[in-house]
Amino acid sequence: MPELPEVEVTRRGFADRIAGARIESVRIGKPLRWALMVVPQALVGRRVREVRRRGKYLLIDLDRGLLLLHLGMSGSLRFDIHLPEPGVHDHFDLVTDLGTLRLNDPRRFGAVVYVDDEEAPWALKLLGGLGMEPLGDAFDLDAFHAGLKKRRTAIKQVLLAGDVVVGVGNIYASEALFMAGIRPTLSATRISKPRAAKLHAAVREILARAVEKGGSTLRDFSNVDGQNGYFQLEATVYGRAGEPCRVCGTPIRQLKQGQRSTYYCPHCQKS
DNA sequence: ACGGGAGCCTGGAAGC
DNA sequence: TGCTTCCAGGCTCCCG
Repeated sequence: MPELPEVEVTRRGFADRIAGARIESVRIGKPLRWALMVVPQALVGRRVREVRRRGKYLLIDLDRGLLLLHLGMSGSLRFDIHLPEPGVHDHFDLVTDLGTLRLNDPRRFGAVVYVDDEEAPWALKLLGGLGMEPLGDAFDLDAFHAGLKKRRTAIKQVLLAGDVVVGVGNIYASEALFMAGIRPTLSATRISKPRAAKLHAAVREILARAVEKGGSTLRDFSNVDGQNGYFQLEATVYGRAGEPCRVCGTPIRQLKQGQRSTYYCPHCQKS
């Protein structure tokens, strides 16, 4: 489901529309990843200030406290004045005077957690270990290279881990490594400064482009208006095992790293 | 402290 | 057609 671009596109789709809204009721469906850390009734009457994003988390600031929202593997949000009756996979409705925010998540790897502030234990636990934001000025090349130097694991898994840089999911990790010409299995600590610079630029470019295009790389991603993503971005390597590399024609290879599929071109990507 | 693997859920596609 | 197996965009937790 969603990697950083999809989460950011989701955020942009309702942030301005929900700002200033008064919460009128909360409906809970099946349990998500963790219990909602608040009695739903306690949210009634509070107002939404703004919606921010940190990594793949959405932070809904209220006039008191905030909601941390994660879409997991299969989550999506909708926001509208009128929504149909909740279905079996609609597990959270935040009903406000400006519209209802609804989380649909078939696999229920997503989460909705309430905390008093960002220093609360749950906030620290969920957000505390996150790495640099890849979009914006805080994504510093020297810090990125230094972060990679400390890790002996394969670079693909370091990207996914999110403690050096956040937001790069399984699709964009393969794509960024292809763009940077780096073999996914290469130990992160062995990446030179020039190659780290290439990867740094690739991560930025891939994610920024995906945000611009509306996060439509994923086949079942739908935005907050319920519109389905149609492929505007074509994957260069992801999901293309056996097909010719778009640059050199060599068949794309697939392997497993930490139970996740990785795709790469054995000719274009060097160890 | 790090790295590897199991586990959390459900639905769709592929295989027999 | 029906059953079984595999696979999926994320992340935590437990173990060595």
